[in-house]
Amino acid sequence: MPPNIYEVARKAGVSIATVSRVLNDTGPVSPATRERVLAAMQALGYRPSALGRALAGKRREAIGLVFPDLAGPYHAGVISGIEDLAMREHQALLILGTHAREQAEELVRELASRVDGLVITGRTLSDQAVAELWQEGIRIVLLARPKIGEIPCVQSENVEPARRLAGSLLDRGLQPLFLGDPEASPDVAERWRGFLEAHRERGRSALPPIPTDLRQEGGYRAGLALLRGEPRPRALFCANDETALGVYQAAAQLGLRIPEELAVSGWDDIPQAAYAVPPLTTVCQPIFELGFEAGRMLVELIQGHPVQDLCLPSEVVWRGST
Amino acid sequence: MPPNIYEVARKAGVSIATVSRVLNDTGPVSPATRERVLAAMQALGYRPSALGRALAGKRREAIGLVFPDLAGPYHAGVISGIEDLAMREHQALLILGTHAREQAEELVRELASRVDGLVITGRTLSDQAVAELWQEGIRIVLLARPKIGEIPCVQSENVEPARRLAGSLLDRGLQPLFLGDPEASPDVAERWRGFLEAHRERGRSALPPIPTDLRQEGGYRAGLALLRGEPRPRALFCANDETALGVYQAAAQLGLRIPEELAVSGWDDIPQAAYAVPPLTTVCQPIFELGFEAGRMLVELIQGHPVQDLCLPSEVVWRGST
DNA sequence: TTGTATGCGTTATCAG
DNA sequence: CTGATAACGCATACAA
Repeated sequence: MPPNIYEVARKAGVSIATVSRVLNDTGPVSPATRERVLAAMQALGYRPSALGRALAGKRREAIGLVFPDLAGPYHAGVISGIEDLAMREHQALLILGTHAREQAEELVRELASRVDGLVITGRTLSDQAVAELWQEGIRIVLLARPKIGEIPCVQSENVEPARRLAGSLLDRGLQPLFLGDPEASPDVAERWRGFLEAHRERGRSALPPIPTDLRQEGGYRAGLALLRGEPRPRALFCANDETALGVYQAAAQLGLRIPEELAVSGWDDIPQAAYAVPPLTTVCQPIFELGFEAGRMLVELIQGHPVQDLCLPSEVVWRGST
Repeated sequence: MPPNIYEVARKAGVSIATVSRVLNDTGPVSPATRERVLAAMQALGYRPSALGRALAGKRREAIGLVFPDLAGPYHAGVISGIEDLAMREHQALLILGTHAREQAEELVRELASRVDGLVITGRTLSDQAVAELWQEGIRIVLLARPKIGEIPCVQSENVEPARRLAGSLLDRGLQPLFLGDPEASPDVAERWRGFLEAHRERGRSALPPIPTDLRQEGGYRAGLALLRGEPRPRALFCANDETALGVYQAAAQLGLRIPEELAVSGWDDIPQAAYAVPPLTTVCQPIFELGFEAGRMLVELIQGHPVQDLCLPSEVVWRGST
């Protein structure tokens, strides 16, 4: 139904080659014919087919984003960032949640066939599977996961801020408990590492981590159990803000005051963090930029430019909860 | 680089037509040759190209989602829902944020050329632009926006729950103030309508709405201004939960107790709502299902099946904030 | 039951 | 400067 390149060519009295030339500004075209072609395109409301173009050239003009799942403010922020970049670069954005499915690799391959490159995040595919895709020539940028071979990656600081935050709590005479599962994501694993380092530097030993999922309910449940136990912890170092806000709820239910009776810290600095009562001490991570930069790096890669790994700065934001 | 249908055909000693037949299960193939073709595909790791397939047939096997912007838990939830359905139906999912850009219509057309159909939400394109796309044969499902011509739509209840919620506040002797901009989205407009109806039914007049954006900061700012003024409102009916949580923050800062000195209600029932202190009275809207059902309806439409408009139930969830 | 040939909408490589 | 024409990877009438 929509007009194709032949109709434009016919209307302008030229060949499709010429139309293609003015369209992509490739090769010489006399001003006069260029004008006629442009007019014909305008008149017909011609829009080149992304499919035909992709099939002929090798550019799909689309990028893919692979997530473990799409819930929560963190993912939403990253999607926002990469979507922004995609629009600026005139790339379509395809997204896929693997949801710990068995077919994950199959789905990612399917996605890969539709795009010029992939941004792959945290716990989605195994390192081996990712390396395999890369070997096959699929352009990939890793987001918030450790380097695999030569594959470029972008992440934000985890170890150092965690070390500082935990260290600061220790120096105040508190014995923080780590709420989060280092196995859950590479990010959490690094935060746990920084947490450990802070202890080691001070010749102290850390308590084992309390595995929770990264949602508010996980923090709530774990918080309730811990705060009811003996000895009652005086400080909780949560793997992300949602967990910390769950702890807030548990503390409120038990009548414990923050920060007087319980210090709490989170991670991410989601919008809620600043508005919580009391405002949550957390680590501000540039979530939007993470997505944006991963996208930018991927586009560079696709264009054949050299790219460098990127580690965006995160910083501790001290607020009323500690 | 990846093997194509010709290589499979050659390896199996058949024609591409036969390969295509076993691939799509169209037309008769002898068990023996089918077996050989399958083996060849297996051996080569053949994956049909989505592009070639789309260009030849008319199916893109992809659907598009058009949002005003992608921030916040509401959008994230809807995306989750439609992503889930897309995976089940083996459809790729493309997403686009219009961000009130001028080029919006252009971008949507571009997106449309890559997919079999579009889910278009709230304030993205003008009704006229949407109607135009529909006329051109593009399959569309409207999400959270009023009906346009014959275009199928899915939304959740707004007027009735708003009427009940506001009515209940009125019956307790409170004079609620509406926090939100009816112009901001069709949903908010309907909530405002229900709010008005509750007043009319009781022969009372409503105070004019206080326009705020739908983020927490908007609620915080507006809340601060209102709660400092005279006479100080005793009840705030917020257009969504984020706004309400912003009000929480303003109230905390001013030392006002909820619900004793200020009743607050939200909308959406985002995860935070139940865990806020005190738990937020709100209207539970099936956000995930909204996305899921819109996707399902779109797939039905694409397959040529008849579809019916859908209005999902929302219900008031009374909690501690009122 | 299987193969041939054509079309889908572009880009790109040649000749003119 | 311009025009044929061959890919690109697949589906599908039409023949055999």
